[in-house]
Amino acid sequence: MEETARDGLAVARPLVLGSFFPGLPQEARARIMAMGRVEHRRDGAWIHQRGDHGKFFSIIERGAVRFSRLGLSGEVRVLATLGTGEAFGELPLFAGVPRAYDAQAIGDTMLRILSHDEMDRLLAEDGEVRSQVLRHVSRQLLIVLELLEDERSLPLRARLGKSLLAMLRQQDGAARIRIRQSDLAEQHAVSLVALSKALAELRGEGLVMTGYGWIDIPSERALTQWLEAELD
Amino acid sequence: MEETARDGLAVARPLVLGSFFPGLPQEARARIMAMGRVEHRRDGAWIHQRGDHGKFFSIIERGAVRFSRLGLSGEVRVLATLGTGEAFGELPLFAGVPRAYDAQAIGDTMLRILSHDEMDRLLAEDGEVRSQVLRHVSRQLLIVLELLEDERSLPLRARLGKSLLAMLRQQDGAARIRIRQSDLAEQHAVSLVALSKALAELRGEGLVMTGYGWIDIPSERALTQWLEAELD
DNA sequence: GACGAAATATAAAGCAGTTTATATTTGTGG
DNA sequence: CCACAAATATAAACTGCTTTATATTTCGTC
Repeated sequence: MEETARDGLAVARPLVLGSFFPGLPQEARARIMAMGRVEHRRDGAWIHQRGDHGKFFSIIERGAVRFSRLGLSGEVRVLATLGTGEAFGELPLFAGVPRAYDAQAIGDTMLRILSHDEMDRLLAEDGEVRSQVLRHVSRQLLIVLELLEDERSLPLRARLGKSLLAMLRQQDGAARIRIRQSDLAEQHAVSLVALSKALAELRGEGLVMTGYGWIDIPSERALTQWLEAELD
Repeated sequence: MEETARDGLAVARPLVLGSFFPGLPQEARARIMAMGRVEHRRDGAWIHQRGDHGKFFSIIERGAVRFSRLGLSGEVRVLATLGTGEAFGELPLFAGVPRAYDAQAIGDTMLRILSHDEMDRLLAEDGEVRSQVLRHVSRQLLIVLELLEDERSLPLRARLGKSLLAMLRQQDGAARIRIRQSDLAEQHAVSLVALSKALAELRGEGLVMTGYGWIDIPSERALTQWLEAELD
C-alpha cells in the first residue's frame, strides 16, 4: 500500500480516482517534472479548505490526499483519498469555482504544484499533456457518475463489498485490509452502526473476518461471486 | 421552455448541466459550426444506448436529449436532460469508455456531430475551443459532485425544492411548471409515492400547488427562503 | 500487568424511503 | 358527453438507515 501510517493505522484508498501520471508517456512526464514547484505537507496538514480561491493544479508525488466535507450536523464526509501519481485541482482551474472540498495530507506528502499560467502554457504547447488532462477530468466524471448510480441503486452491503474488493486489488495479494470501521463509514457517508451491521452480514456469509483496525478477506473470489449474485 | 411537447406534456429540464455553446465567443462558435455534420432526431428517437462504442462529440442545436439508465428491477432512472446549446459525448471520447447512459431525443432535435478526428484537430488547433471543452467537462464533474452531496445529505423534500427552483429559473417568470410527478420521481430516483408525499409536504407549507401535469409555485421567494431554512 | 482510550458489537426506537393496493380526479378520443 | 386511460392522492406493511445507548474487546502506555 502506498499510503503511509496515520494514527498508527494505514489508510487504504477507498475510491480510486483516475490516475494521472501513470497514463503519461515518459517524455511528457519529464516535461511536467521540469515545471512548477514541489511542496511538502506532513501527515494531517491541511492543503486547502472548501471555499478557498487558490487556482493551481497539484500532482501527488508521494503520500496521499483526502478530500472531505463537513455535513450539516458537523460530521465528516469523505469523498475520496487520492494516492501517489494522482492529481487534483481541475475544478478551480477549469471550471473557475472555489475549492469544493477540504483537502488534507495523509502521511508524508509531496505535491508538485503548477500555477494557472504554467498549466495554460503546458496545455497549449503539449498535446500529450492536453489529452492526458482531458482524460483525467473525464475519468473523474465517470467515476463520480458510477458512484452516484451505485448509491442510488445498491444497498450498503453491496457498496461495501465493492469498495473492499477495490481496496484488496490495490494491495495485490494481502488479504488483510487495515482500516477502521469509522473511516469506512465516513467514506460511504453512513453511520458507524449501519456500517458495522453491513460488515456483520458479510461476516455471516463467511466472506470477511473483522477485528480491531483490520478486515480480512479470505477469498477474493468468494466475495466477487457473492457481489455478482447480489447485483442480479 | 425550449423543450417541446412529448406525450402531450412539455418536459422541464431537471438538471442543468454545463452549457457548451453559450460560453464560447462568436468566432470559435463559427469555427465549430463549420465542422462536423448535422443530424436530425425526431421526438422519442434513441440516439445511443448504454454500452455503445460510438466515439463522437455532439452539440445540441435544437431540442433536448434525455440521459437515463435502466435500474436492476427495470425501472427508468433519468440522470439529466440537456437542452439546446449543451453538449455530450465526453466520456467515450476522452475517457475512452463506452456510452454510460441511454440517450433519447426529447422533441424535435438537431445534433451537430463531430468525429473523434475532427475533435482532436479542433482541440490541437483552437485554444478557445480547448479551454471551452475542458471547462465543459469540469463543470459536468462539479454538477455531478454537488448532486452526489445533495443526495447524501438532504431529504427528498429539500432536493425537490431545489430542482423546482431550478426549473422555475429556466422559464423565467412563469410560475407554472409543466411536468408529471412520475417524471420528477424518475429524475430524483425515488418512488412515485415518496415524491407525491414530498410534494404534499411543500403543499402543506403553502409553497406549491399541484395538479394534473403541472406544479405551480406562487412565490419563488417563499420557496427560496423555506429551502434556506431547511438547509440550516 | 493494569488502566484508560479507542474500536467494535449489538439493541431499540424512530424516520424516510420502499412496494402494494385502492380511490379519486383529470384530460382525451370516440 | 361519456367512457376510458392517465395522473394524483393516500393508506398500510415493510425495509434500511438513523440516533442513542450500553457492553465488550483491543491496544498503547505507564
